Amino acid sequence: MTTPQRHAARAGQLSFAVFALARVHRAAAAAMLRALGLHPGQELLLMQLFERDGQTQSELLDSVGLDHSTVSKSLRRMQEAGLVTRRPNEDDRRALNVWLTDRGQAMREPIEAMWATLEEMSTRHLDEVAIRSFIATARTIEHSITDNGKDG
Amino acid sequence: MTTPQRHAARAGQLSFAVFALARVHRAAAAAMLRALGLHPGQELLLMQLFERDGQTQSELLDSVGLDHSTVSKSLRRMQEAGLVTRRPNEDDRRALNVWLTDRGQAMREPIEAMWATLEEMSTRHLDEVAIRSFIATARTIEHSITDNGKDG
DNA sequence: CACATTTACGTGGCTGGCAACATAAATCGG
DNA sequence: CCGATTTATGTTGCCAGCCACGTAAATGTG
Repeated sequence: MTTPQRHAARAGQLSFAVFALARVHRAAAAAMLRALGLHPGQELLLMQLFERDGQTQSELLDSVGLDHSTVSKSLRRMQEAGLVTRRPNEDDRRALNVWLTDRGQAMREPIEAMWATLEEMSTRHLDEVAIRSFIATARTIEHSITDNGKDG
Repeated sequence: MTTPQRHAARAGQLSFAVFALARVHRAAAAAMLRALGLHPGQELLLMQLFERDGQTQSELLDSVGLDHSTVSKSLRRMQEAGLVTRRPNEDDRRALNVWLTDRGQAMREPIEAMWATLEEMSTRHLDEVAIRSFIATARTIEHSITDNGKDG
């Protein structure tokens, strides 16, 4: 009774909503990051290093889920900006360990404050129930898309 | 008793969820668009033209919410790809009206099919209530961010 | 009518991001 | 121990996207 087009018949409202939200959310983050002298995406790499300094690029890109070339270029620019340093791993000479500089370490609180502000901006008209429900659904959708083709 | 940091204390879970969902969702769309010979974002412009052909670039960028330079360059590439044509408006010689070519018109059904597939991929584990709730919350968040600074 | 302002676009520069190709090092197999 | 494969990274090329700057045309103003 429920055809495969049951949901699609809504003309992609959910996908439009995801696009629109992502665009506005990203723009807000970009505006605040610019005040910190960072570019979008760089704060995610820094936050991974705040969690655990000295990770290899491979570990970092597993965490953030980006292409290795994207991470490579971003880290090079961040190195040129004096935020991180990269040194070859002694045991595995293919790998590069990425370390925060003092300047990189100093970004921790500003980034956390920016992130808190972004979260507050996003959630100020929502209650806890709505927030939890939204996050849960977002993760369900994410996994639905990711696992597509692997199962039915 | 509820401090301003009440929500932020959740360490940006919602913002992370938005980032992660947007990335996966965009990647899925990009993969399907590539099969159509389109680049991400171009389908949004085409869909606006399907709704109403012959819009000016200004009208298009109001609809999609991108920077005018982004739209200008995308349309130029789409023109080079034979999807659209642009002609100066007769009444206002600053403005360019954008028209679908036959090749652009022919993209309508493939794009709608792609969009339906994306929507189906996203919603297959959700019921109608969850979908509507998610869309409503997404719009609330979007407006929260957009209106930030204009009100309290 | 002259001048300032606004509007509609274009371009250059920079970054994010993915695909494709290339390379060096580590690992696996016989 | 040697060749094949996998892994970690770099590089190039292309497009999306924003900002900053510039230009032409329409509009507003005294």
